[in-house]
Amino acid sequence: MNQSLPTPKRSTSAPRDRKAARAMYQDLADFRLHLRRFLAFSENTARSAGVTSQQYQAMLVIAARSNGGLPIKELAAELMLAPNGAVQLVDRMVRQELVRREPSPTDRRSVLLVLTPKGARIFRRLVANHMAELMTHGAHLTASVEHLKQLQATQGSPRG
Amino acid sequence: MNQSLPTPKRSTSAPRDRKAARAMYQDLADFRLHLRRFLAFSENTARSAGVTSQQYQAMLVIAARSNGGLPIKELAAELMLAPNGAVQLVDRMVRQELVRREPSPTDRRSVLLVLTPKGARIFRRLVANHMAELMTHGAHLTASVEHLKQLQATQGSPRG
DNA sequence: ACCCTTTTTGTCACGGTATGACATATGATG
DNA sequence: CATCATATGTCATACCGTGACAAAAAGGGT
Repeated sequence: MNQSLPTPKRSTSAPRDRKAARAMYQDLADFRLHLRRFLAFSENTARSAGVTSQQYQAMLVIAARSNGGLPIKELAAELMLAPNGAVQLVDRMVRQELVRREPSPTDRRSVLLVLTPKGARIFRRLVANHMAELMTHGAHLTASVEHLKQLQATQGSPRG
Repeated sequence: MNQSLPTPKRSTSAPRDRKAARAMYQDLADFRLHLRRFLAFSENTARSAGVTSQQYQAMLVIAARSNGGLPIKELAAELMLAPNGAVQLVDRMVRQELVRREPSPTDRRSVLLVLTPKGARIFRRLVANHMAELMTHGAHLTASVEHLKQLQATQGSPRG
């Protein structure tokens, strides 16, 4: 017989029993599913505007964080890319006339990224699409995180 | 002079003015940043356990949705992959002894996926890690979505 | 039973994108 | 000015998913 005794040891955020474990897996899976759905929406919406999701995110960083031009270094940091990866991303965006490289007035090593009119136009459209999506489906994401928290709370303290 | 007149036309979820637009971009950028952080956490945690984030997610689907084995077709659907993509993902997981292919008792075309003991061990560890992360940083995600909702509400109706 | 279509899995070449190693130019510091 | 750090850029490589196609089995109509 392969051990039928319940294992008594419990560590942080380990499930109480098989049923609780299963519930946790399902909630985590739900969360990731909603995540993938949002990411797929973003990818599809961006592509239908002729760009990739990464390119949309790059434009978002430029629009949100720049004061008249964003250094590639900062773009790389926000997108969690190695600097040379960001360079190539920018290369592709420049080729598509989404952004422009400008020399930095304060540091001649650095280049500042600015949206082109074409880039800004596409960007605003994508922002509207993403806002609409988050307004209608964003609750799924937040709900699944909340659900997870409650589950953790109820099994963290055995009858709160 | 390049147009100094405010554009009067307003469409759904278009920002009221430049300041509101900027705030929206920043909130959207924040949301994506938290998303990338979580995704990077997942990727790093999974890799430190010798698997990829996709492989973790596949195990999550198998653990959460299967009743004694999950068809590749369903895995593909949940992960939003083409079926042949899922096949290759499973190939890699089988090679690493994370899952096992079992013939379906009801359909001889189909293959059922089951976690191996090694896969289950790694999976449980990753679940604990992800739960901990979501408990500590999940609020950032939900908060940024909420923030976006409020911003949309205040500018959707011009004074409460 | 037999065709024909659909479904499920599998194989293979290819493309896009990020990383690692390395190069170049500029800035900063002693 | 010598040296080191920093910002960008180049190139080869690897990973992973898609598209095109194949094979085996199921299902439906006659």
